[in-house]
Amino acid sequence: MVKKQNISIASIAKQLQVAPSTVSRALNGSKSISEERTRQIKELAQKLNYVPNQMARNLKSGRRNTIAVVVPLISRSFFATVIEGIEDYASAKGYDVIIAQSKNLVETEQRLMSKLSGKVDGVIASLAGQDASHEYYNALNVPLVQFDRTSTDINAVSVRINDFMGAKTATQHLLDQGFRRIYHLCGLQYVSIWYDRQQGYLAAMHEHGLRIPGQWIFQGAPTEERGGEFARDMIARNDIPEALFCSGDYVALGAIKEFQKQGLAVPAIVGFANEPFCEVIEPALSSVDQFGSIMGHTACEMLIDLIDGKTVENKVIEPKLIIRKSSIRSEKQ
Amino acid sequence: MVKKQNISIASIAKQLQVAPSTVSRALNGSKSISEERTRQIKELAQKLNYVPNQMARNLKSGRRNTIAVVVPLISRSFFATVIEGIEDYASAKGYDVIIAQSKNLVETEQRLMSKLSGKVDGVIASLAGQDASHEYYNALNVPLVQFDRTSTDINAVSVRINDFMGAKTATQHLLDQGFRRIYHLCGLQYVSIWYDRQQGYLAAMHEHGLRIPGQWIFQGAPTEERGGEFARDMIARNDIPEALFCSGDYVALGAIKEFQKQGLAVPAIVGFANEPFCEVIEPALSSVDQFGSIMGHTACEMLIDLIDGKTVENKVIEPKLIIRKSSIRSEKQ
DNA sequence: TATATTTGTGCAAACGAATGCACTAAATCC
DNA sequence: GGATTTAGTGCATTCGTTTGCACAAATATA
Repeated sequence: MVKKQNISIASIAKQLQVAPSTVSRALNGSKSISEERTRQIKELAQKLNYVPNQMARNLKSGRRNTIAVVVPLISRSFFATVIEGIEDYASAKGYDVIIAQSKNLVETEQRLMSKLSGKVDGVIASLAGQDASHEYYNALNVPLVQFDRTSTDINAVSVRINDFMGAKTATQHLLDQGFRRIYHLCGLQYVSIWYDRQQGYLAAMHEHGLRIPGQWIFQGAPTEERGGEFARDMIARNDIPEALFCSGDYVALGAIKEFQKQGLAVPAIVGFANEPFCEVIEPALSSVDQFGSIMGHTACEMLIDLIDGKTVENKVIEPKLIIRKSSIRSEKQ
Repeated sequence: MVKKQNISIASIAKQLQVAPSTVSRALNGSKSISEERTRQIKELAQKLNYVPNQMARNLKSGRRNTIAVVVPLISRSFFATVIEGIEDYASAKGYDVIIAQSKNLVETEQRLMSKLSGKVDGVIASLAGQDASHEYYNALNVPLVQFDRTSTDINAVSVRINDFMGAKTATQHLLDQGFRRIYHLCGLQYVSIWYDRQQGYLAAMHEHGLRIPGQWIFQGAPTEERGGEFARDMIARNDIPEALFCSGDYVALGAIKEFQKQGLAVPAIVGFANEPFCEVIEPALSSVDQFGSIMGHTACEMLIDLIDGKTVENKVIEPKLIIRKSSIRSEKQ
């Protein structure tokens, strides 16, 4: 079964009593082969269902026309979207895409990278461990582009979201709707994305000449559960804002649910990440889209440039605020 | 930059004044090489950061240790989950996974398949067009496993969900909760999955000795919009069921939103597919999980068996009902 | 001591396709 | 009609590894 002798250029050549080189040239449309021969050869190749062996072809050319993507978990919506963007761009450029998941394990990541580097022209990766040493990345003998979770330990270009601007735009939107008492639910500040987002929030508020009392800002892990707690705190101290800007969709979701549970009107609210659930919950949640697909595009473009020997610089993607019912004043009346 | 002369077995051999074959054997741990030499060679390889060229290796061995997955769209939650399952199993078996999206275009699918078949040992695919001719699949010269959307035109094994049982179990669950007037929102019957699900619904109802009037069943495209329309119909004719079994999560979502919009109590409701949004909407939607991850596992296992020359039969995955607030009687009171 | 065996190594031929170079025959030129 | 160009084809090498076979030196056996 598996033994099924695959048809090669050589076998076609033998059947036609010509040299393999002639077949190769004919199939590749070289004009130094007569039309008659070319037609004849292509016909037989078609009939035999000949498929060129990419391994041989790539070995000869030295280019594998394949890149690898390493992510913690494929099924996470954001990563799936990035992968989609990568595949999109890569296939347009004639590259195949190998995917691998690190499961957030540094050792797995390491094993993958070294195995893959003999098989691909370059790697796009979102790093597993946050704090582990990523030295081995530098031993990689093919170009590397990192995205989303990036590390400065690594001697490789990166593509990231402009978290600051995303947050600022979102806050600005709430201000534009006429809200002023806008609170902020955010993550712990030592993680850069949450720091940046808070800075964006503050910048927008300050530009409007608003002073932010400490109790307008709620810090904690940006989970649904925590969002509920934050809301409960506000309700308990009878201090409900006009609007909320949240550094994550889940924390926003938690807050929304808590207000609803207690039978209170939900303040205007904007999340961050634009998870698919944003448009199905009630009210539909405005959120900052991280453009996973574009991020994938960009990362892939950078990688292919690197493969082609060009010099490439770090890129920052401008995220986009998706406005839905949750933050529109008329809807909140 | 790119020219960076890659270290090969030959270059290591030259530096050490030995034959390439010796290096190859040493690196592969052949015991016919003296310990001393082996140590020496491995050391240098390590130092030079040598990575075997998989192209050459695979060309020689005839095995590519790579499979391809072709899906309509990577970012769709179900497909991402299946891919995750495939990657999981494949990597454990030493295979790499190439992904490609057909974008639901038959021509793209065709192009992908023929290009990939020279590069991989086998293909797992969810078909693009439902009705188009899939003849070219049969021309594929590597094993093929189809999943989810399958076609009998194709001479290849498939792995599917037991839609009938999934639907029956879901309906049974509603019956167990004490509901009797259970309506069914379903898709058009010429598509097998929707036919099967309706049959499952009917079977459960019949086993309870219930007769199903025609107006208990609503047929149409299983979209959110259509779900809303169905609910509106019920409300208009003042004929609200105790419970609803829906053949899809989106159609269920549409119905839920419509009831809520009109200020009515939402009947007990169960969806199908277990989309991620099920657990974040209010009420959290009970649904039938299609076990994408297991489906991926299974498909991959079948494919590798095929590659190994074993005979393989079609498989059916038993889906699992995930019970949430939307269908629990006490919660609905 | 001569023969047989083991141990360690090298040589050379694959794998399938691409390609520079050489070669033959026909066509064109002067 | 001989010289030169051109078209069409084949030969042989290359890409990096693996592997069967040969072969030498070292060791064991008779």
